[in-house]
Amino acid sequence: MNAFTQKPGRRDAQRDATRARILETARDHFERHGFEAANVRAIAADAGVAAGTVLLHFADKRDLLHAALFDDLAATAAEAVRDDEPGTLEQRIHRLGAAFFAYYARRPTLSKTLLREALFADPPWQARFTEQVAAVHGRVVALFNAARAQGEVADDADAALFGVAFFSFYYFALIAWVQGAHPSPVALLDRLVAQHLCGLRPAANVRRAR
Amino acid sequence: MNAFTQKPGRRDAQRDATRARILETARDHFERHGFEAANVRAIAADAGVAAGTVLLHFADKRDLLHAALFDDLAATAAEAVRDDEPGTLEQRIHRLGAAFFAYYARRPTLSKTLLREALFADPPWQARFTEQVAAVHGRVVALFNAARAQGEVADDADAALFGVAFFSFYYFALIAWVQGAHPSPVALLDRLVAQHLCGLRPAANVRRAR
DNA sequence: GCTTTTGAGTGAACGCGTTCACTGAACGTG
DNA sequence: CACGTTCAGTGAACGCGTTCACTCAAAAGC
Repeated sequence: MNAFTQKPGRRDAQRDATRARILETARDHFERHGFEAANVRAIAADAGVAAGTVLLHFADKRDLLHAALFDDLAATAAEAVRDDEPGTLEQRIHRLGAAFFAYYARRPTLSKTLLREALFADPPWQARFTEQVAAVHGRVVALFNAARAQGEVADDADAALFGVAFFSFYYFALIAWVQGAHPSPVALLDRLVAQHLCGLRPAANVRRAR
Repeated sequence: MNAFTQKPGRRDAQRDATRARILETARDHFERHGFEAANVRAIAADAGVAAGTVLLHFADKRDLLHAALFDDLAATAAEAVRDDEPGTLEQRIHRLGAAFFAYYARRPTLSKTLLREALFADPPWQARFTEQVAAVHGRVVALFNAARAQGEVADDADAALFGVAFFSFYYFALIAWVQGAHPSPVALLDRLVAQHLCGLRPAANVRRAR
């Protein structure tokens, strides 16, 4: 072992390769069969390891799901937050929501499970989701403040609380969608945000949502 | 068998008694140990039947949970909707939310599971929850219209959409509470409703939430 | 009263997620 | 190079929810 580079070592390399193989196989199985129908033994067999090996690398089946899909969600979040196209607050909020809805729409078999796991995650995944929610919340607050600078919303409006309201609407729309109660989560989000913003406009510029 | 009364018959009576015994035992086990930790074999043993009998009366373990606790939720909902004490729209909405929060607070061990099952229920329970949500939604709309008659909210405000916003806030506050992110769901609900109502007031009577 | 049908109740067996005592190859040390 | 140590990987075993061929007493038909 030299002082410059921490040599990976055959053992570490093997372990990382095994872990990656399991993860890739798991992603495939989950997206094909859904969460409940996916079989840990089958994933292990396809990845060329014993059943026990899967649970050596991941705490349990749900942990495997999180590990397999969290990266994608993080990438979606990073991209959505990076969006800097101009527009009204409503338009920018719309695009933010639409990016996340697209993430779920891409995985129809898994979206119900994904949403459930996102909302009701246990540690350590709970902390990671909270962190990501905080990042998006921060973005919403930033968009709100930018709109305030443009005179789009009132000076005394509570930006942080608006961010919370946004998440309420976002999650409610998602739940309604996965439960089949509403065909278009984006449309529902737009309407709710529009009604909420009614009272947050400058006094001179009030427009009501019907 | 006479034409007037459908005689229960020993068999029917036995079956109903068995079902009731299982349900009572299940309720006890669920509230004591939580959903995952509760054991179907143990419930069966305590109810004095074989394991298979439990799943003869209920489709699966989750179905048993629903059957064991749905009545309580329905009673809570019925009582909350019946409340006719006077007050401002915000006060009445507050009481409505508080009644449901109290239902969950009464079952700290189960509340996370209960909420998850309420939001992501599968048929046939999904239909029953939808029905109950619709009833409460109707009540919110009625409260909103009553407030409108009092001149508390604008004539052209969308009452149905306000009802949807209420549920968004209600569920978000509940989720935040069971996940430990917010200590008081009622306070969060109040603040969100107050901000939402900003823009729905008559033009002459605008007050902003900070 | 005797026979047939019905359906509540049974429990061994199955598939699944998960555990853990064990194996052996890679690694550090003299 | 020989030795003990570490740790990725194993697979039989466990507990659980769930299934289903079976039992037998109650109801229905004769």
